[in-house]
Amino acid sequence: MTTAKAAYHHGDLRTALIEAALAIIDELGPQGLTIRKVAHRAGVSHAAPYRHFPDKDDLILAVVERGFELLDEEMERARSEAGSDPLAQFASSGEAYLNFAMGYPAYYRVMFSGDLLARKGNEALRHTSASSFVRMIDDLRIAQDMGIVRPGDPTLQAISIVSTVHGFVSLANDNRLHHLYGEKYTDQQVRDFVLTAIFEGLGVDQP
Amino acid sequence: MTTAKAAYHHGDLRTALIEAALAIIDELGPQGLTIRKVAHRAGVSHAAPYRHFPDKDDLILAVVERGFELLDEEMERARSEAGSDPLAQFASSGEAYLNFAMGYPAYYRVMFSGDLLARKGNEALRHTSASSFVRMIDDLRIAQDMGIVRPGDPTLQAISIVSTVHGFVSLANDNRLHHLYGEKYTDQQVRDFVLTAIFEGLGVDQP
DNA sequence: TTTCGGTGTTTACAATATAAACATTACTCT
DNA sequence: AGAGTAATGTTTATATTGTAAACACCGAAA
Repeated sequence: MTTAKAAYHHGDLRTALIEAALAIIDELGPQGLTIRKVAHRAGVSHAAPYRHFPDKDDLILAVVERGFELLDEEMERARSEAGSDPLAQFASSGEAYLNFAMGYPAYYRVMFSGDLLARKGNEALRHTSASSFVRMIDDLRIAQDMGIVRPGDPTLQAISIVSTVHGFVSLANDNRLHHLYGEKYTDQQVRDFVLTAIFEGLGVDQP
Repeated sequence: MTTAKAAYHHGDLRTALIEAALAIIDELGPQGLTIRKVAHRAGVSHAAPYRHFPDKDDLILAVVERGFELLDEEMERARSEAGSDPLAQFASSGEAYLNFAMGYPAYYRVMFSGDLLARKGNEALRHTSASSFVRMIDDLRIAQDMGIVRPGDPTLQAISIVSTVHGFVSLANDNRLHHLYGEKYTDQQVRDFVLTAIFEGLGVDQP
């Protein structure tokens, strides 16, 4: 699995490398990530990472994988703190998603780097975070049964929602929206509006 | 401006470089783009591009700029072929957007590369394609006045729509949606569903 | 204890971005 | 037309980087 090997020379270099890479991406962006910087940060020679990852892409892939784990954890936590209403759980985990995506823009970018995926299209990775999607579909189905969400295939509804959320955070993170609304609204107001629009699309008032 | 310089040694190297870069991105993806390949493809020495672009990022930036021009042209053309109904124009130019984005996935990715933008955040570039947004907002306002679109600030409506569309094409281009619906629907059906959802959000039946 | 596979290091190399010095050509001014 | 100059292209050189290869060390299994 992805789990760390026992402690040899370094202790747990694989994990240390992933964390170093993560920090560098956060500080310098994906472009600033070099194997040599990662190695140096982990305190090993520049070729050491090759004992744990076949190449640079695979190291990044591991970082991405870890990112999706973290994201899922955040969403689960939010969900578990949201009481028993499926719609509230849905809203709460969605907010966790936004907070993660907008709190670590560089990280989020790498996680959704289509370029990387096109090269090292790892099927497992594509499915990563599928658990969140499934969760969401369940929520929608339950809410439909309760009559508080518009009928229709919840899978399609979920796809539409995911598109909106992903598109919004991507554009917002790249600062591509601000000039459209200028001083008229705060960022938070726009964010809330988009969320409201999603709930309207489901035919419910925002919880 | 960005306009080509007159013909010197090469003829119009700047433009040739942009086109070569574009072709390479299309064939090999953004990662496969090297200054040297671009130069070779344009038939000049590997350092020649530096007479036209300060560095690699700026070459890519020029490619992106050109991409937004092309996209705007496509959208304008679609719009002009759509008759006089503002909603039909809106729908038609939106479809042109989808066709462009999904027809040249690598290109679209580069155009929206947040990584590049984070490094060379060119204000002009951020505003690029703003003309399309403005067009869209106008359409919405007119349609509102005609009573066929739900009231509300059309700027916010447009942001929500742009988010959905951008998110959808990004995810679809990276093949991150297919496994969610599997064989249940065709790609086209899903695409249509998302568009329908957008129109529903505006409170209109799809034209 | 010996041995061996896993882990880290050193050394080496090729590709690349980019700078610097040089060469050539086209346009301007007379 | 001819000289001068700036724009454009080439050659050469350098530092960074990804990655391979050969070597070294260490802990566990025998």
